[in-house]
Amino acid sequence: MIRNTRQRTAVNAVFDELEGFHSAQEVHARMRASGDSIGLSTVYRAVQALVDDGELDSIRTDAGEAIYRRCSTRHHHHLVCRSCGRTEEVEGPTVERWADRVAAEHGFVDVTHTLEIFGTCAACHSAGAPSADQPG
Amino acid sequence: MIRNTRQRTAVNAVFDELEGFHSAQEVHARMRASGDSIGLSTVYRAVQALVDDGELDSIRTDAGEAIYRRCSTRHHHHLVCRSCGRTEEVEGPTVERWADRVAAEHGFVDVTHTLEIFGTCAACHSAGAPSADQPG
DNA sequence: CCGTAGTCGACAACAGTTCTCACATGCTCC
DNA sequence: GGAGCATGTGAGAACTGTTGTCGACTACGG
Repeated sequence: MIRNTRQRTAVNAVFDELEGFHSAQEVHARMRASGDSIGLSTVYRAVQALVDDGELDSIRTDAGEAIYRRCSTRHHHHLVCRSCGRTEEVEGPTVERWADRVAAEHGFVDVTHTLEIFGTCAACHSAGAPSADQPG
Repeated sequence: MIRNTRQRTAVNAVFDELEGFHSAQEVHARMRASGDSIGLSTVYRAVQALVDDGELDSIRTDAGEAIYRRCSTRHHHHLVCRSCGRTEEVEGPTVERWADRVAAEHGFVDVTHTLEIFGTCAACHSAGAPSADQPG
């Protein structure tokens, strides 16, 4: 059974008023700062539960930190600027279909996928270094 | 000055004979197992140097571990069975084009992407658990 | 062969995350 | 509205991947 606790509600509420991606630690610090008493472990648990429920969307930063954001129930992917970290949501029925088809061709079922696109956004490109490494 | 040491050469060589993504720890273990004497720190340093040189491509796993692969290998994606771990390599010009296009539409340059497909392979599906969660 | 500065490697330190476990509390049943 | 109890909480320890430290080592130019 899953209980509806003060802490869980509070973490959920934090993401209501926050835009963009935020780490568990950041959420914890923010809650503490605003007078909410909550443990770090609890924040991690709550956040993971929300991800499991599909309420939050999570990705990993380049530094290995997990960051979360309220996500529309709609499936989408991220276009991340590797310089400033700016993130755009993108949707691609094309990709969804492709992934499902390819998986089906190999006999896979219960298929899901993760896709992240990394690049340098226009602002960073015109502002900053003229070139970047071209991995992959 | 950058020296050409036995260790650096060895790490580089490991990626010559390895396909796909591999973690620094894995490389270290593999080298040790094959009789190479090398420190973990050195592997990390070597791998990062190779990434800086554009010889290796690095991404983060969902678990927060950094994994690396030789850049020159043909770009492809993985279809992973979440039950037995079996991995198939798949290619998709469709996806490549889609990713590039979407990124371009948002003004992003120097675009790369990561894509993993997860599912239950035919063998595991017929043999085992009837259902699985449907994350993200 | 020498000098030296870049490198190595064992280990410590660090950050993010997960685990532990005694205690607290939401839910269900009455 | 309670009693009972499974589930949640939270402080801190433990764990994992990664980076820093620092004395010893060694590749490389001369």
